[in-house]
Amino acid sequence: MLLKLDFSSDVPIYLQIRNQIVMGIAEGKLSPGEKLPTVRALAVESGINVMTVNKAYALLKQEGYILADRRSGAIINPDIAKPGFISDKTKNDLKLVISEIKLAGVSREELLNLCGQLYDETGETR
Amino acid sequence: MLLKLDFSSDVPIYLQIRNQIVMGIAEGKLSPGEKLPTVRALAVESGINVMTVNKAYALLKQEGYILADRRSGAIINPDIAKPGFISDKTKNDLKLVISEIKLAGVSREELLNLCGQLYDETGETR
DNA sequence: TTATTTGTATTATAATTAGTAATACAATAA
DNA sequence: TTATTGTATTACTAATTATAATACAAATAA
Repeated sequence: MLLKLDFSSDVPIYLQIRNQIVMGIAEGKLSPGEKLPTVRALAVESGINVMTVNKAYALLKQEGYILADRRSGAIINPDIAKPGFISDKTKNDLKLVISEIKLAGVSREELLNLCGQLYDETGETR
Repeated sequence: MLLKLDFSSDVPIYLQIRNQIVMGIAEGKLSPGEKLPTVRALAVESGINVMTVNKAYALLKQEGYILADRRSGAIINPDIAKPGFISDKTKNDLKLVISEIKLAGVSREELLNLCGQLYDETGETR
């Protein structure tokens, strides 16, 4: 697990860590169940603070990409085995928007139509 | 159009304005096409700065709830006539999440299933 | 037990962002 | 022209964010 951190970037360090781990999973460089380096190891190796690494891990944990506790350390969430996995955070974001739409008085069918349409016309992001 | 602003609230003033206008529309107190007070009128009446009102208007404009330009002043968007109206912002939020999900390798059917499920189990927000 | 290793809570600090405002401006209409 | 509209620029303060130093709690290994 080697990270390439750009300290002059305006993307915060903890986010760079988080992003590279997510991409590592997506590219298959990190496998579900695989052990991640300890927060301390990563911190020393990268010359940054433990809590900066922890912030990345906490975020990944909250998003459902990794599991982390005091005994076992951090591992890639085994449930991301197959493609089609939707993170907790993404699912939550979706739920929030759908709530708003429902409250706006949009019917179930209208919503599903819109979602399908957006799915079709959607390419890339970020 | 009378606004009730709470200056000791931790909801920023411009958001209070925005929210009360959105609710006003939802409750039928403000009709599509109806003229809104000028930024100056609202500012003086409420004892706040013009630009604070403008920030609310700019947000409402961006969200698609009102139309505003230099000639006509600001009016409620006539297209919000019927319930079921989805604001530009909401539509954009939805598009963003769906993009992420699509990129995660989720199929169209899976997405629609999830959306339907979330629609059903969703009650309130905020 | 004690020592060590894990993630995390607390606290601090510098930098950035957000909320509000004073003022000036551009476009339109009368 | 003059008055009215929304908006751009700028500034100032308060709140938030990113990072870090340090201490702690839970678990395991010795």
